[in-house]
Amino acid sequence: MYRVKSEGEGDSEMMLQDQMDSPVADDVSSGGGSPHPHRGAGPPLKKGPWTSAEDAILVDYVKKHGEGNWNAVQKNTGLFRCGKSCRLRWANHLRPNLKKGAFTPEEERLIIQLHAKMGNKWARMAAHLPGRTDNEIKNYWNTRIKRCQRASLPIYPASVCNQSSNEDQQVSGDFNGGENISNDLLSGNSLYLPDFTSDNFIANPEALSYAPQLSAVSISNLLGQSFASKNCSFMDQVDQAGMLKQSSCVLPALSDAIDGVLSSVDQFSNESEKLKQALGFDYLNEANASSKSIAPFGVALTGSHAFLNGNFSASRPTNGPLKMELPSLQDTESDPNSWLKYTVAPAMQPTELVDPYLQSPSATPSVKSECASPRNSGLLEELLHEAQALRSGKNQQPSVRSSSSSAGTPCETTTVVSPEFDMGQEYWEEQPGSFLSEYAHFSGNSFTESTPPVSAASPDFFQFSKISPAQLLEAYSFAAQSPSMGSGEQALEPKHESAASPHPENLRPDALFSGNNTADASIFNNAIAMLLGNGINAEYKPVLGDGIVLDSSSWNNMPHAFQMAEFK
DNA sequence: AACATCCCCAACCGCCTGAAG
DNA sequence: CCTTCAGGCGGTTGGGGATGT
Repeated sequence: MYRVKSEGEGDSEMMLQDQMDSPVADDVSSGGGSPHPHRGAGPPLKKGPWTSAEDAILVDYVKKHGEGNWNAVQKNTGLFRCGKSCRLRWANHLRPNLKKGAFTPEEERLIIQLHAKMGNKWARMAAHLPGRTDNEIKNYWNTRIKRCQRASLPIYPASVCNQSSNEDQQVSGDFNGGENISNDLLSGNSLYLPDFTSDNFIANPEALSYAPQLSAVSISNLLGQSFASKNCSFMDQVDQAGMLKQSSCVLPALSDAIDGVLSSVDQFSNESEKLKQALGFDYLNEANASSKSIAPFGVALTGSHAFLNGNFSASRPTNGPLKMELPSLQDTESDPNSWLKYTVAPAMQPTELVDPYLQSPSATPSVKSECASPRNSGLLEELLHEAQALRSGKNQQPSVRSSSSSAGTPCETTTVVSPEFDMGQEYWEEQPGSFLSEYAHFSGNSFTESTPPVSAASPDFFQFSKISPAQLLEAYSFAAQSPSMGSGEQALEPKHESAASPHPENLRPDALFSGNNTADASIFNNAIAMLLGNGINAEYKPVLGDGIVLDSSSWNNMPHAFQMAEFK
């Protein structure tokens, strides 16, 4: 950050005169390039850490002139800092009533809750934390993410989930005309859709009966999100975020209600084996031979990025568990750039909801219960405590990935991990040195963060009136034919004997468009843009059942207009 | 003690948005 | 309507302290 340390830095005795006489202490950084976009020619601006003298100047200036007009600071004070830098310094360090020091457990909890609702909306989160800056919160969260990753901890502790869940329940109550919803359904402990698998999603009306009980916020978050999200609230924190950002265009959902689209898609995926191989599902099938349905990693990722990855079939409810993936419990009202994630539990499991990324690897309820985390401790400590439980539980019942009571799902963001997904996940985790081995449990999230819950919306959730099968095919073929990602044929028929391809990561759908090859992401973005018929961020209007066209504002109101019971 | 690695966080960067001309 | 500017936001960087070997 500080390419050249400024002279006198850190020296509180540094005199203003020093600065004035040699304002370009940071000659390298400030000299090269444009110091600031808003500045034209002029004396190079200083960069790097602020000195106490500079702080004093800035504070004095603000006292006299108030905040704002930051570019005038330099003119009026001779401070060789750009207005932007001044503003940041003031906002983050100099302004009064700033709280310094570590976050309190309460603050930590609030941050987590807020993040669950807002995603990476640091400024908005900071508004809820008096005295704290967005930068602080952001740094805290990034640190937390890393810690959780290392410890294989859920990002959202159970306590937060439960609380959010309760809040959500209230909304849901309103959503349901004031009728309270069972805690069993909405609590972080047990929000699940019993016996609700993709296989029986349609066939089992009872399963659908649960749908309306999903909280309004959950649904709204599921649906009321912008489809152009560059805010991968969580996964931006991990290394693969880059590829997600590349794929800034996301689809909220794919409805196989558009039979034409899906049938067209099936022309790819129905060459199923080929495609699955291409998308890296093959080995997952092998790993999970006992599973009747193919729920490869990609299916676990279903939703959104499944589509992004070209795995259109993933949106089909008939293959693998239906999953509604939503990133964080983003604020539907104001945060259109996020996604909640939902997954429907497979019938064979108690169908607890587990978010593959919200929830750390594996744990059994029993184990968890034995390791109740201390609620009075800080959240990180709590998480650490949970980590121990999770790890011990993993050894005992590696195949069971049920969410524990603390099954860290931010309430409405709960996700059910299918056994199939587990298999896939475990596969990744077993790959030494594999990127996914470490982040396997995040991977699902990683995409859902930036991509919409396609499969979640499964069958009759949406219709993309603007997407024709031809467009879909075109988009797919466009991406598939990208030179950077290899020919379409290669994509469909990965050469396993190749030294480069055999690795699962190379076969993963998302790998085709991102991660190792950032150029692919843009290509796919283009494809998506093409598919949408507009720019990547172009608004498109999904159509609900009766031809109700949803504009962007409509999405935000989805929870009220959206009755899952109607999706049958 | 020396070195390597990890981690925190202040600051920068690029992008976006809204206001003003 | 277009351009410019200022402010704001989120992501990233990298210095330096802490910790581990």
